[in-house]
Amino acid sequence: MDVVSPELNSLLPDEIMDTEAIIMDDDPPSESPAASGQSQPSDDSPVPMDTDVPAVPEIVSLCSDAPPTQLTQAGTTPTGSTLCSTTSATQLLLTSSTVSSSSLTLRPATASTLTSTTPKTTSSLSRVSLTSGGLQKLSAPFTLSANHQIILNKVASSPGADITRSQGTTTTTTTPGGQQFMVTAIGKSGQPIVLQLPHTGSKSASVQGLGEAKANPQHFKVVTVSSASQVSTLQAQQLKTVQIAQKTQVSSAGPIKFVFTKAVNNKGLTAQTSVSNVITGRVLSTSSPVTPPRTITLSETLGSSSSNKIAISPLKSPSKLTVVSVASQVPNSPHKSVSLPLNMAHLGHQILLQQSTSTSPAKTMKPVQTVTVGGVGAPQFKTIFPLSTPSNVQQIQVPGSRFHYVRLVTATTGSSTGHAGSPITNSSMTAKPMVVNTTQVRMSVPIVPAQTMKQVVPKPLTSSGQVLTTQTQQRLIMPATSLPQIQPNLTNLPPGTVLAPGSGNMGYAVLPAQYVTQLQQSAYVTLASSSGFSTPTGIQTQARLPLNGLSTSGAAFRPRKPCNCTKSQCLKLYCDCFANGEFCQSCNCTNCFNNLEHETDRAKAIKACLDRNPEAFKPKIGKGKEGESDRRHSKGCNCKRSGCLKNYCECYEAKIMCSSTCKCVGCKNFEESPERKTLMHLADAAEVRVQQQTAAKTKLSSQISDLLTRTTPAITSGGGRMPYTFVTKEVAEVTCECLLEQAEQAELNQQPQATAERMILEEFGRCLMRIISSAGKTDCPSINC
DNA sequence: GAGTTTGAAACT
DNA sequence: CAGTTTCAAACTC
Repeated sequence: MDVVSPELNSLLPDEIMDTEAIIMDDDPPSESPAASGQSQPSDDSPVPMDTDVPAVPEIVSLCSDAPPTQLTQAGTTPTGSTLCSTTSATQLLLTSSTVSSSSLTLRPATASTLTSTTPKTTSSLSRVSLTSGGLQKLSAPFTLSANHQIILNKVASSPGADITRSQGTTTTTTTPGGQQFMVTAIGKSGQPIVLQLPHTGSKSASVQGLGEAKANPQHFKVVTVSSASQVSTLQAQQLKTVQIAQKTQVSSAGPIKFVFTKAVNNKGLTAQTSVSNVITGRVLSTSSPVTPPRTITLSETLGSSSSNKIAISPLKSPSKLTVVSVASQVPNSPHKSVSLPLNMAHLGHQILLQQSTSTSPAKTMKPVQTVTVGGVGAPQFKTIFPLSTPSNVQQIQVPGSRFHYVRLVTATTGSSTGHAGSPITNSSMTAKPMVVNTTQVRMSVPIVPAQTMKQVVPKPLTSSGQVLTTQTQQRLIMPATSLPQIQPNLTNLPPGTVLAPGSGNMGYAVLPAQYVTQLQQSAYVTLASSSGFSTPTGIQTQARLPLNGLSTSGAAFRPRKPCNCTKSQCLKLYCDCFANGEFCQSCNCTNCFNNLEHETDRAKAIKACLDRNPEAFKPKIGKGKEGESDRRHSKGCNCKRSGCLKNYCECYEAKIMCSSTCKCVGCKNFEESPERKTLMHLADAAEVRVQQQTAAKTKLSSQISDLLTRTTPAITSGGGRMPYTFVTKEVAEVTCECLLEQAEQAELNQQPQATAERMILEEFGRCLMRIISSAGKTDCPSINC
């Protein structure tokens, strides 16, 4: 599988999210309701809403042809990848199940119920039939506007029961041409969604074309507006377009291009924003001004069942991104699509992607892939994991959080009760929202009902059912054990926490991003685990942690110091690895239990820590409202002897000032402290020196490398030889004879030693010059004294 | 590298 | 919640 290299990955612009997980739905329209029903969480499922999402006017559009004012890169991107882009506080869930008519499911993240409230600027020209089988009912059908838009105006809902009901709300719209739109609202409330149809003549014609143009690229445009009154405010310069060109392997379904046009939150953008082309998993960055509408284009070739590449770029924070391959799916997988919506708050973004192939007689859907993009604060490490895995993998990321509660893993094997497909009536399995609260990011993680979830059975990999290929040839399979005791503390989601407890076969292991990173660094990680924390004996874990120990790009992002724990078994917060939610790896610890081999003990330890302090795994250094300058220790330090000017002090170590929350004695870690300033100056000077040394080393290394590069072919080929290559043994001997001759001359003339040395050196210089001058000649140098 | 210091975490 | 102990990192020599 091709993956985006870390180098290219680093070039990913903020605004780009790319994934190939989007696959056109080729299911017949009649089957769509069923499919959407699968992805529809039950009414009992509380809505994982985080209402802190800022109400940023946003426009997301899928259109066939980018407006002239848009910087469209459609067509320039080869197939093989899909790119999505969202702006802050936008959560877009794309679900596409493959049908012959290439229907597309869009799930804008919103918590509100979709209604037919039409903005003033649009006029209802036609109604789109609504098929909501198995879905949350909509208050009204979509409205096709005059400008080829399907307006899905969502009603702002209270954070109460409405949100709960609206969670996962999915609307399926069938156009006259048989095209289906399935829109699920799982995100911000009060945000209408406009499905903008291509501007191809009459509206009906364009709608019809959507269903008919199977052999031609099809374009959809979906526009979401933050409020019902915002449609008229859509301005060209506010549009950000992401165009997704997609080809299906189904002959009847031609390439379909999606153009996501989205309003840009000017406040959250810098003067320059980046737009990337994703070319077969490779991302090339370009830049464009913010004010003009931005079009991000990517193409996806669904015909290839071997590799689906995902590239995602967050909108805002300079987040790092991991692009991993999506394992191909098995056509005959009997599982239907299920969406597992996740919500991100605070500028977080999320895209849930589902896909299936049309070749499967039954609806086959990849497990939900969740991509969370964005966030605030420090650079984030974004990870996208393959979906096709024997264990149902969910990924949750918390931008800005010390812990990236990354993965939900479902157990599909093991000795736990129940089997996939068997109904689960245990109420404990009912979907519940998990709100992750950190000082920087709040995240809601809804767990769809187990009955639904278990329909998302990962498809085996084409190559191996036990491994997943990730960015750097690591293979990862996540454990799926349950830990019921921890669920009450889901707001803290400790590393390794296992979600979705109960007797069901679906467990959700929440692991920190660091863990994922660690596993990514592993050359080979194979793990099979059964669910049931209560039955530890049932846990079958096989983990082969890194064989080579070599770090990858992930390690480069955040180097980790190995711990040296001896007595804590690395299962207490004394251990930095454990405290950071990491498994010990390449540490110097003894009797370490902070690994997969001791998953049970580790889970217990996590629970114990959370019992003592529910915020034990939260970042200690919170982010202030006005940026890093306001970072402060959540608890404050208690230093007594260090003056808070040594790394003993957690504040000083974090390079922040002590605050009123500190209980330190004799604190010198305040703004005006002369001692602190002195230390800072020294530290800065030391840092400068280090940087200079590093730069010098780098330069020297580069020069050496360059020299070798230039000289090696010369030596081997014989052409363009460097001067020193002429210093053969004979030349050296002749040179030495010349030097000796000078020495003898000086001795014969009874010259002083200094004069003799000078004569020798001068002769040596002449020899060198002759050697150098001879280098430019084809003949061998002739050195004569 | 060994020993000491330090303060957070854990414990009572 | 306060005092004590444990622990591992930071620091010193």
